[in-house]
Amino acid sequence: MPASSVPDIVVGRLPLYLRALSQMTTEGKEVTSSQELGERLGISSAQIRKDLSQFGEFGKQGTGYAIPFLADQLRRILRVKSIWDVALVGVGDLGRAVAHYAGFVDRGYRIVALYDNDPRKIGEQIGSFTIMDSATMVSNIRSREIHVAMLAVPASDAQQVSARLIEAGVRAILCYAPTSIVVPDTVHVQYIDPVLHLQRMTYYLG
Amino acid sequence: MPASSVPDIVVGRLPLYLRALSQMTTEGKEVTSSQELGERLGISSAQIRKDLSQFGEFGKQGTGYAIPFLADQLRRILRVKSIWDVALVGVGDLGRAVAHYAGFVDRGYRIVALYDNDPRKIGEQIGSFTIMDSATMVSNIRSREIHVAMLAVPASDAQQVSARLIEAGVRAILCYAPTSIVVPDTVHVQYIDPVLHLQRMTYYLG
DNA sequence: TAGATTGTTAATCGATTAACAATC
DNA sequence: TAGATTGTTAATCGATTAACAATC
Repeated sequence: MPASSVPDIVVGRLPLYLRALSQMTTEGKEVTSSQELGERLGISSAQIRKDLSQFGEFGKQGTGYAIPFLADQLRRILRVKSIWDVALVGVGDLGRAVAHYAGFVDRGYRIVALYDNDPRKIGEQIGSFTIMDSATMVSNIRSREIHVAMLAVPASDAQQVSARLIEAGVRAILCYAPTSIVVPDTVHVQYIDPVLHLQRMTYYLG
Repeated sequence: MPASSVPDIVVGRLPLYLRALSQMTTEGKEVTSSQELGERLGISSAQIRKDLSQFGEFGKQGTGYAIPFLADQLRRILRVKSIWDVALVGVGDLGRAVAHYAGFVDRGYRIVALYDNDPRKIGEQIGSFTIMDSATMVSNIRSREIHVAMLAVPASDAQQVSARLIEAGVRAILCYAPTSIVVPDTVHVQYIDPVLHLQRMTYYLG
């Protein structure tokens, strides 16, 4: 069932399916079809069926997919049935907003450590956590066995900080700094840079 | 030169190229090659050359690309030689952080209007702008001829608010709400949902 | 000139879609 | 049963890569 190698582009769509299914649940729906899901997401029904079939058979001919069951299977596949502890590095405006964001927990992630290198910020309380000195970051992350980190430092620091995160055992980095970082291929990186998205759209505006 | 129809996936890489070139400029570099650019970005040199060739001939055999020239061409292609006025709807924690973010202006975008529907927030000053009542949003955006918007409202409001933005003449929406919205195909939408990226990575973590 | 690197072509590779038998 | 929808196959479509002549 866990096909040896699923294309990453397929993996990238699973969270989208899960998000839509969660939304349907809050709407009180209990069953859906590949067609209905596809219309919501702007994806063809064939693609959704093909993607899901990489992992098993989750539907029933004639009726479609039971939403709670499929959502649960997707959580299992994406490994978010339990909650990942996440470290956040860089507590400027953006880092603060990320730290306050309430939408992580019910989707599998919980920020449990904040680091900054600004002496004026160290010791400050954000929610129920205290900003720690990033000098202690490597040993701290390692001893707590944190494997996921968010990077909200200036672009000029991103490469160096990511190297230290990796040294500490981090294997997945969500990078908010507007820069590309180079990591060993055992480590996963994803980027969030709003300007890239804006530029991609304004290309099309007369 | 402006090839009638360039694949969107190519358009999506241009901002990445521009970002890397800007970075090289701050490093004092003046010339680069498709190979060097590719190493920074984790993209093959052939792909970079192919992508650029969709828009013209910007390099010189034997020497590569003049960074200021290529960056300027990309800015022209992406339409960020002048600055786009942007409306921001929803001024919660996330919206505030977006409003404070200093990195938009030198990359082609400037937030010039903030809207919220919470009476306690309306009138509040954020930087040099005042939060306006979203009841006035449609006429306000239309009269100011704003064509780009960022959406930082709750997921449950995103569809309805985006409809009003479109009614006001907005043609590009950057959606921070964790939901998909349905828009006419004359309108462009891009999404930012950090959890999608995290889930895509934790799939691979044992 | 010799070395380097572009722009482009053709070949390869991979992803999406259409279609349908199976079956609920 | 009849209608609906899955899972899967084969066909199509599109994107990436390899290779190289052109040329700076």
